[in-house]
Amino acid sequence: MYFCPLVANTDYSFMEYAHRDIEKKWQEYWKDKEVYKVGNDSTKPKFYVLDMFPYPSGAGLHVGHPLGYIASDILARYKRHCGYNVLHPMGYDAFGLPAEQYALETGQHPAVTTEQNIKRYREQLDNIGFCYDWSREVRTSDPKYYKWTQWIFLQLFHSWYDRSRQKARPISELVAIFEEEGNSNHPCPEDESLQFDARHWKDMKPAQQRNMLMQYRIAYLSHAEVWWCEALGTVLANDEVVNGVSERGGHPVVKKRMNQWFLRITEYADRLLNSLDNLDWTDAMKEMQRNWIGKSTGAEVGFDIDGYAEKIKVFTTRPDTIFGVDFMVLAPEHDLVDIITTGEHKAEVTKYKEYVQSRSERERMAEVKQVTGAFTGAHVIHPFTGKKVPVWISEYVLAGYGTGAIMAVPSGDDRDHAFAKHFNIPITNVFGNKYNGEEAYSDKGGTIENSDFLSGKEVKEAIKLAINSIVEKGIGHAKVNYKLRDAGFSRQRYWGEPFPVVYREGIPYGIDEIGGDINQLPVELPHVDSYKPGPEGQGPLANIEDWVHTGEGNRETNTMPGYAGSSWYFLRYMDPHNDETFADRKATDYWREVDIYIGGTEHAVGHLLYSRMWTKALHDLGHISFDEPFKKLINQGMIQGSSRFVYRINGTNTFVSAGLKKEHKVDVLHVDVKYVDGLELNTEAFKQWRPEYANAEFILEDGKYICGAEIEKMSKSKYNVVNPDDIVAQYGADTFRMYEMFLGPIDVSKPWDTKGIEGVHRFLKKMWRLYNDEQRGWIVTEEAATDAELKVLHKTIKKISEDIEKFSFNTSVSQFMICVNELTAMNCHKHAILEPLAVLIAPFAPHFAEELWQQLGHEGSVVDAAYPEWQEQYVKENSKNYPIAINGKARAEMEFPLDMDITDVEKAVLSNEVVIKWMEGKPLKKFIYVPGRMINVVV
RNA sequence: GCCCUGGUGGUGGAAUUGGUAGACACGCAGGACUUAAAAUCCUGUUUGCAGCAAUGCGAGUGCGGGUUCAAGUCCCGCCUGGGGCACCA
Repeated sequence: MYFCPLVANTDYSFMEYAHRDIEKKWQEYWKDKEVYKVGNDSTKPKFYVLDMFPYPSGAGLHVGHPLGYIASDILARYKRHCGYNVLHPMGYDAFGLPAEQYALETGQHPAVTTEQNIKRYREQLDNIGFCYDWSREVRTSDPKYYKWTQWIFLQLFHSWYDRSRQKARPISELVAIFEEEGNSNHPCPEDESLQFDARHWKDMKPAQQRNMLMQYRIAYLSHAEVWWCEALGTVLANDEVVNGVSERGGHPVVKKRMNQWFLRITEYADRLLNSLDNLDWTDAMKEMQRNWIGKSTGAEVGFDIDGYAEKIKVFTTRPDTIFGVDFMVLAPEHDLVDIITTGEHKAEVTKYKEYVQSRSERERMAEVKQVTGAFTGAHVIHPFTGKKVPVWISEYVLAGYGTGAIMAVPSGDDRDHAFAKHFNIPITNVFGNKYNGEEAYSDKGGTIENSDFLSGKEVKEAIKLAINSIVEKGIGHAKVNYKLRDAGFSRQRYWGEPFPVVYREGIPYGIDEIGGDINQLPVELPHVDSYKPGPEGQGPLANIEDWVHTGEGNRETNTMPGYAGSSWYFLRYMDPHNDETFADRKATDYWREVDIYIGGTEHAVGHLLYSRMWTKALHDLGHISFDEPFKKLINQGMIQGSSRFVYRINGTNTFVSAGLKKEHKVDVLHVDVKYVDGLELNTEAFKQWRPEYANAEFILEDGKYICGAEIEKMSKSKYNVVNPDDIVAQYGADTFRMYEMFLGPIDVSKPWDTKGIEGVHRFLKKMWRLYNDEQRGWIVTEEAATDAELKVLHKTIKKISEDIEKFSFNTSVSQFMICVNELTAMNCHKHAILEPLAVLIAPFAPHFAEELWQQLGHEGSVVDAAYPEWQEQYVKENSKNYPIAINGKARAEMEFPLDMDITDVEKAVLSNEVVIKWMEGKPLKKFIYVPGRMINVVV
């Protein structure tokens, strides 16, 4: 008789799958032996697998975070088995607003809370058994790291973009050009009409020269309007302002013009656009970047204002419709508005401008059907017809795009049409009968009508003719326009990288220009006692008098934005401890760009675009040898939470089960999912959750309290957060890893449901039992494998390898299950089959595989075991059980050798009695035979 | 309003990319083992009709059309969930 052993003897773990012991053992082993340490000197080919590093928030990791990390970990391990030297690092995007807000509330230094959060993150990550080389960890808030963020900023500050060569060059070379020939070959990006020759340049005062250079620098100082919220003490983003108040707290906000640093990313627009073609990213992702860059070709045309010397410049993609211009629209913020508005319209225009001031761009966008505007009283002269065209202002024209003014063609543009109808402006039809008077004709097809020399011409041809004519008249030129705007690079905050910049008499200098030494970097973030903003909307650093005032000038008190550190972190991992340079050239030449980058789509246009630009700039300036950061990009979907609700009867402490809630007036309350099993509430645990529930009473149905359920975003406030630690503690890291992969395709969003995890856990136990018997212990034999067993193995190797390459991890897990089910059915415990299988599963369940690998008699870790290769001879099928369809409907099955001749197949099929029955004596029309697939008989 | 995505059993999903729809799991139901439980194993599980049953016939991948010998997959038009947006002229 078998008795359950009372003590776990040393052999215990060899009998039963003891995930806790196994995982602890191997995590310690990996750490002690530095199994995941990666060198930069290797004769192996390199492979760089990168996760988007996390912002260490106070909430810790939830089960959604590791989804991408597990996928990349599988890939990294797989590539290592395949003989690559794999770089797979992790770090923290540690500067950011939440830490600062927390500091404002609690007075705790962001460095302290960030450190705590990182510690927590690290514990959680370690739990899951990732193969990160932690010796390469980076933190963007570490002075040793941001020293180089500041250094790169200085490189951008000390360079300009040469449009003729399409690359960044040192500003000193621009100075040499100016001294030689002025700027005739290098128009000023800020103002293309600005011209000077060499003598003019030499005549300028040093301050004037520096001002001029500022208009060329890639990192430059300019002005911008920002939403300033006094109460929150920060500048707010557009979408943080709703109805003219701050979204958080509802405090008043004002627009404030401030000195801001910018990155001249617009100069890179074309290159950022064109090199997308060579990237292995999803089409959706590329499309998002294309739309963001928003290249459009057309013309810039100046319209003379009746009675003024100024012109209204517009950009249009449809210069061919110029005869259909019925009015002009300026953005309400346009500089000319105040100049040209006539006396009688002043009041209305001012009132309208005030209305627009209070509206965020979000609102201006969301309410499309609402047409608003005001007439300025001014007119422009149509350059071809000489007619007077009224000038309006409206919020649907944005100051930031194009010239901030449009020529409105109501017969050809929906919004112009709505505007004309609303304000009763007569509409000129330039599309003949294609325009029906009710809806604008905005297609780019057909001919232009009623348009003098353009009448009867196709759109394409008409555009060309129109531009020619516009150029001839000297009123404009062909122009390429981009939606992309230069990137604001200043934040009025504390918890970010200080700028390595000091001002002398209002002129900014890189600190390397005045001290002359790069060793002055980093400019360290000083400790502050208060996180309150400085005077006049400046950042908190402005409050530290003795930090701001140096012997060499006054420091810049803004800090850099969140994306500064993340724009280049992938380079630092290559050589993270270098104090001489951001990364040794030998290291960057070896590792080059990231081979696989995994992360969410939320960074589609921010981080990913800035990284691309920084990489291109560093490449232009000769610091690295490649100009794209991320060769292949995989987007992981969001894991949503499944919230649970309880129903409290109004004014009582009695909770009614979901099925009975209609009989009462109830409050719907989120309940923490950890007190709910499926839909059934653990009422005792619930009572202990919070003091106010201690005396809760319940109205049950069938003896149970049933909760309501809903799928929502996983968040602390919804009590639907599932902590990976809990899952790992119960089922083990290997089960957790495989279950996350089994949930579905990596790129699809899906709700978390812990229920299904049992299946994966059972699978691992079942696989374990191929090697170990509960009572007999190790049961692997040295018997030779049969063909059937080899077929199962090689089929699995083939499927898993292919699936990993295409990131189809959910089907990989399925295949493992199929394989183990089949081997179990065959009662196969053979070394020849089970050893390769252990290697195969190592990327997915690394602790599990290590233990098996050791049991199989190997010294050391499984991570460097060669990945098994599948062989055609074992996988090959030589016959196929064909479905036979009659008129496309499957009616019978017949088995044929794969190489059977079609005429023989046809003969055999047509003599099958089921086939004969279904042909109902009708003549054969067509016989379709797809070898290896199916057969269709058409009658 | 525009852009991008998705819609397959009770649930998560699979489908060799145009070739037997529902793999693999979860859940559920029934059974075996056990004094009992846990663990494990076996059977069934899209749906309607017929049958004790093996099975047979019909329907079926959001809805309506179309292309094709053949459609979850391609085309057209709708409905709908999710995500994004800077009214981009």
